Amino acid sequence: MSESISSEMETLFLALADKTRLRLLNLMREDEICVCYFTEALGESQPKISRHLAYLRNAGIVSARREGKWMNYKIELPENLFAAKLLTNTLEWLEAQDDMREDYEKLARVCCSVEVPVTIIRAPTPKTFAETNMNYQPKEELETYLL
Amino acid sequence: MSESISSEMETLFLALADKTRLRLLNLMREDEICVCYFTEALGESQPKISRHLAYLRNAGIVSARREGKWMNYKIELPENLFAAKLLTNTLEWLEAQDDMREDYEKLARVCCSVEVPVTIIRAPTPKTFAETNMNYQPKEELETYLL
DNA sequence: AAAACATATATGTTAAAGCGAATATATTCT
DNA sequence: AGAATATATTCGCTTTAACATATATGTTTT
Repeated sequence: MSESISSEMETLFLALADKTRLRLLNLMREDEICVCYFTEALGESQPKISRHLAYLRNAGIVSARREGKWMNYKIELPENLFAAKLLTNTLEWLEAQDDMREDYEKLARVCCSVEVPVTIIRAPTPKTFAETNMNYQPKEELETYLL
Repeated sequence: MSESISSEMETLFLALADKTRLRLLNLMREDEICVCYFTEALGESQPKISRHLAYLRNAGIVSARREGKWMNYKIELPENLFAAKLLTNTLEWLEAQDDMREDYEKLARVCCSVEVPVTIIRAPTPKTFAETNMNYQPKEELETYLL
């Protein structure tokens, strides 16, 4: 029993000890997010994103929900109160960081641009951006557009 | 700059993502502790303890102070407030865990036993135990005693 | 100065983690 | 049913981390 408890700590810290996984968590801060947005916003390959999402899921800090062809991931606060608090602190820390802000803004641009990248043409828009309708203009770093 | 910030997060989480290092931090919760107590209380080899202490020191969460032949290690809260909070939460979590409590009690026994293990015969006693003078009887799991 | 002691570091080996490329699975569209 | 799409998983490879053993460093004792 006591053995399994502190391996819970190790599992959590291992999950948080990777830049890509921190970036993913940062993008999920507010909302459930679809895989295609992660790949587009972070500019990383789909298998890489998928693998790290699986890692986070195995660690018990995110859950997945299927919506047709799309998979939406969201943060799940652990039942353990210490773990939950720690994860919350981490998310606050992420929110305060410049490079994480940049990722988040890129996500906003991807979600709200008028000319949508092919890869996300009909993907479910995260609530936050669907509601605010920020209508970012697309930027040159998005490679592939429809028309 | 923003790059270096979030590698600070990664560094912290990597430091915390190892059982041995968590056990070490747990023993330093209250006090500065001498290396010989770590090896005795955790039953791990001296090089292993040293290596993990060096890791923690490189990560900036513990500092070392020489006292004659002995090296005392203590926790240093990072300047970054998010990091400091996170580390504090971690220490509270450690304190609440059964296996970590066991380590801590073992440390108390090692420090306060009447018949002291050879390895720590003249090492500086951690303040906590020097003051409380708990006077634990030695247990059979301590292999080597004087007289 | 040499011996003893406490701790740190180097070395070689083994295990784990991350990655890109290829492939498999699941769902929808036609 | 077959093609297209979105995501997951496997495979081989490279990098990183942990470990035990041996050795080096720094301090005190004699």
